[in-house]
Amino acid sequence: MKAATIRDVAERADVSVASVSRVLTGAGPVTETTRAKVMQAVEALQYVPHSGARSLSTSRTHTIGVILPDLYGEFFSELIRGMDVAARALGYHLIVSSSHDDAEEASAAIRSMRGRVDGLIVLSPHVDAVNLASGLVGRLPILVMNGGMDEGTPSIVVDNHGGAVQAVEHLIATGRRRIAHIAGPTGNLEAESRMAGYMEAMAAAGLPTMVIEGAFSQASGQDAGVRLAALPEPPDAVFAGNDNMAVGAMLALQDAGLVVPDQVAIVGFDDIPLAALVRPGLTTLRIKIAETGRNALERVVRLIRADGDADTACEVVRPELVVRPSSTAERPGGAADLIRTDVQKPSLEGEKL
Amino acid sequence: MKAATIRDVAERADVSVASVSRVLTGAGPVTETTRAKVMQAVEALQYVPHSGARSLSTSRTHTIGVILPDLYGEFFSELIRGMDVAARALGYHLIVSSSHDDAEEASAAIRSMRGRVDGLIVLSPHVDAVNLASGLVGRLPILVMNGGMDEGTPSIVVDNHGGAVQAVEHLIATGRRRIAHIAGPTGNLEAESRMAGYMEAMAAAGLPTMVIEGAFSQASGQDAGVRLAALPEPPDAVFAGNDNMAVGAMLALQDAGLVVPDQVAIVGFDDIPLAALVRPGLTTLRIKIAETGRNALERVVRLIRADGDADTACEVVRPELVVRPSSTAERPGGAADLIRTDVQKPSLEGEKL
DNA sequence: CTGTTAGCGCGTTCAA
DNA sequence: TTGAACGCGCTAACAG
Repeated sequence: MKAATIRDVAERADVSVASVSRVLTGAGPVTETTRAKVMQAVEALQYVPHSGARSLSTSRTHTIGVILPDLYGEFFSELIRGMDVAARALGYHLIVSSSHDDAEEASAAIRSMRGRVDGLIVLSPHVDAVNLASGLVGRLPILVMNGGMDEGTPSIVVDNHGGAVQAVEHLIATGRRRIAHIAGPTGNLEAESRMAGYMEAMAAAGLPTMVIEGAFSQASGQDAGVRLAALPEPPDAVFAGNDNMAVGAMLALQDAGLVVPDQVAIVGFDDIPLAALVRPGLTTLRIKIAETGRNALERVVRLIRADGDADTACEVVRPELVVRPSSTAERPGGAADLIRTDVQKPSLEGEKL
Repeated sequence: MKAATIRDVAERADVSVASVSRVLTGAGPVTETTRAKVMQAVEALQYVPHSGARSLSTSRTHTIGVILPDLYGEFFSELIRGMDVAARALGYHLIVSSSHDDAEEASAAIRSMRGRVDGLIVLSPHVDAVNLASGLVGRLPILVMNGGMDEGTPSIVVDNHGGAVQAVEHLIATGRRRIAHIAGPTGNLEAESRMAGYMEAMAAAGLPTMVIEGAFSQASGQDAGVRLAALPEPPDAVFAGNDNMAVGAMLALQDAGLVVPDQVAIVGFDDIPLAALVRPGLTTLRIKIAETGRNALERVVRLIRADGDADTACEVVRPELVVRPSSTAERPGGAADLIRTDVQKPSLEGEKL
């Protein structure tokens, strides 16, 4: 009981396969009589075109591949949601491939996409993978979103540096001085840009830096929070490299008895849905995640359709500071506290836990 | 600059396409000399097999399609994550298709999968879609997870009824009496089973029921919470049809000044990661979501490989009660309160807001 | 061990 | 307007 092919339909309708194809694709001239015969046969056989075969002959799969580093957390699921919505609207399918630990694995994943997709959206932070990809895959439209400014490659990047500066300046403006940073994993370009922004803003304000390395995960944020709370003199503010870690850190700090935001303010990055749900609500830098995903997908599709027109633009997404209760209370105590926080212990300079 | 084909490789290596194929697929006997020549040509041309063409010839795509109703919320993203992990391990790709509002759209999505996937996992709650699918798609292995007990169709269902009973019994055991239920959307089988479990458990305890219909979304939970808090005599416990709604309701109740769990206990369903992160932590019925996803994927793959062996089993996942602070505090006041709650106002019987 | 050939299922010329 | 034939890129029989 195999599925019917176009040939079966043609036989049953007593026409050629070409006519069947013409009817189904809508292209080419067809008599109303043949159309009717074909449609009837299609109904009777419950025929559905084999998209794989169709792809081979048209060399269009109507599928976009998405290469992700991971699937944990709301950031990526929101992003995929945005892409999925856009894909549906444009008649495209989405094939996701995630959890590529190293560059080699990622590039293998990219290679395995050949003949399966019309275009690629790459978020894998392994820059090498991208280079490999653009070389290995022959002329496959690629949109990069891994934070690296690949000149000449269509890409979307977040202004991580600028966002981080905004975060720190906001904290300083509300009276915080001992501002710690929970960084994303080393080697991750986004994480590094955010940390750089933090370092510069702190330096510009003449404040000492305090950095703990995390892994962009909630658990790592929690770990960092525990360690920060255990310090002889805990920070009065924490800027985390993303919302996931911010939430983890917030829980740890609260569990340690610190009151947020009175004793310690917290700022995250991304504005995942969860940020508005935790208590207190998390101040963060909003990236319209789903919208960015939608935009990315639409752009690859445009890339595919242009088929040559060089879109080598590097679109920049500027995060917007969203202030929520996790950072709103002014530093209590006023002068006294300011004095104390102004006494910068040199030992904290560039402290790396 | 088109991508190299197997023919290009064959020419350059001065062998036949068959030999190239043999080297690349690992099947068939090949001389070390030929292998070397082929590999060298492959390197030189940066050749990557066209998986679409390969699929057509082997009639295996190594891709599983996943039909979802939606992509919102952590439940589905966790599920997909579990599937993705399993897919990677088994050498499969995942193609997701979501947001199918009606049965027709869903079945269209299923049809569009023909020739694109080797098997399907269907979570669309539109039962019709499944029937259509099994009819329309010729012999495509399908695993159903939409809550309907399709006899003869391989499926995985959650014991929603039993879970709901557990939830209610837990609340009663900890002294709650005025237990409201925020139900999922009408027509959703899972939602209806959970509500039925609630109704029965309440009836068995001789308690009045109070049901508000939600939509499985956080926002709908929040709405429900607002309305419950506004009642002249708010419930002392809320059992929500899923964690999303539970979290929404909890926020609304808290914002209304009610203390959780002292004044009102809350229990959800699913145990999404967020459940452990809200404060107080949410008591819920744990479904190991990612693991279930992994299981589902492994089962479709087994279905594909068996290729005939009838696996028509209906696997049942039994949710496990996870007690967290949102329901732990015993009903305060003891006897006095019990008396008050025992005065069941008949007007509440089956109250539908 | 290797090369030739025939499909996989479909879209698409090119004659008729 | 229609149909026969070819090709998409690859694997799998079958000969050699």
